Amino acid sequence: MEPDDRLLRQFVGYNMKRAFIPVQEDVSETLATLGLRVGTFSALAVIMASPGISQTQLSQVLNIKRSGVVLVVDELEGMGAVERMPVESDRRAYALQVTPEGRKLWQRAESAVQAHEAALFADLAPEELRVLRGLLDRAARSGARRRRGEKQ
Amino acid sequence: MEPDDRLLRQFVGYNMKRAFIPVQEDVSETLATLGLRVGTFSALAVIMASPGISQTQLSQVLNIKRSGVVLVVDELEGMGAVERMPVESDRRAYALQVTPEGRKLWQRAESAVQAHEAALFADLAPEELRVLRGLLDRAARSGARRRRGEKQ
DNA sequence: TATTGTTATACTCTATAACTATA
DNA sequence: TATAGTTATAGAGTATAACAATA
Repeated sequence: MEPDDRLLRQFVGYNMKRAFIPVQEDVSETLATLGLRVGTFSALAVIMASPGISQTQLSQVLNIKRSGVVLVVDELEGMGAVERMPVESDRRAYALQVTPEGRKLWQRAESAVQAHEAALFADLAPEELRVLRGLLDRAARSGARRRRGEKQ
Repeated sequence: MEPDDRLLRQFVGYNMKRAFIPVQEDVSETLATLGLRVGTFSALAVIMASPGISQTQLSQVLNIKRSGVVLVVDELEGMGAVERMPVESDRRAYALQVTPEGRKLWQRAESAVQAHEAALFADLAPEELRVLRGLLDRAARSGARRRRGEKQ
């Protein structure tokens, strides 16, 4: 009887984690060559897609705490990729914006991660990857709804 | 323009992480009621399926370091769920075994996690969940092979 | 009173490296 | 010399809680 994880394979969550491990390792290494981490890469993507977003909004989209956003934005700002702009109507808040340098950085990072995902998932057909993304999206929505419902 | 993560949704890895977050939260809470963590639950499952497994083998199956296995086995042993048995042929090693109490604990934990996954993924048909598990398995193998290949 | 951003702190998980006892 | 298990320590990522400025 050779050791294995057969009792764990029945769980969808275990398979998610197992599939995610090599992706996370590979993406982390890829982003590191550009001076990014997964957290700063994700934040940059959201600010790209939502110029003027506040840190609190960013924390909600990324599903992390506001205190964590501070560190991520500090890092992006330190790299010259993002700026904290004042908000006229609310002097407590910042409107986050991607600088021209940040745009270039995003494009390089996006291409690099696309290439690395293509290599990582080379055994799956494009059609299968679409199905996988779709099912993961449905699973994420289902799980999030269930979790929200429980708390109420 | 309301803030969103649309630039991240293109990546399979991001969707994996997003789907995994509610699962991990829910499973952690579920297991906590039984005195287990995800790490001890996973180890218990592997030792259940592979009686006599060594700590080094367990570290390989769970994809963690031997130093981490020590803490997990300490915890399971402290709960009376697992025993470190001497190995006749090698006095450095232990043969890990699940106790009768550990078996009962596993069965309760397995049922609890099955029930919580069913609730979490209620929006997906059983057929879809099978497809999802299958695609995640293929993605995990593809990613792991690619990562191994790179290192050589 | 509530909210935005901030800071300091703590916790969890895991990795690294040095050690021991055996092989 | 190499390996199994152990220990101590450190790092990454994130959470909590208290705070100042502003609403």
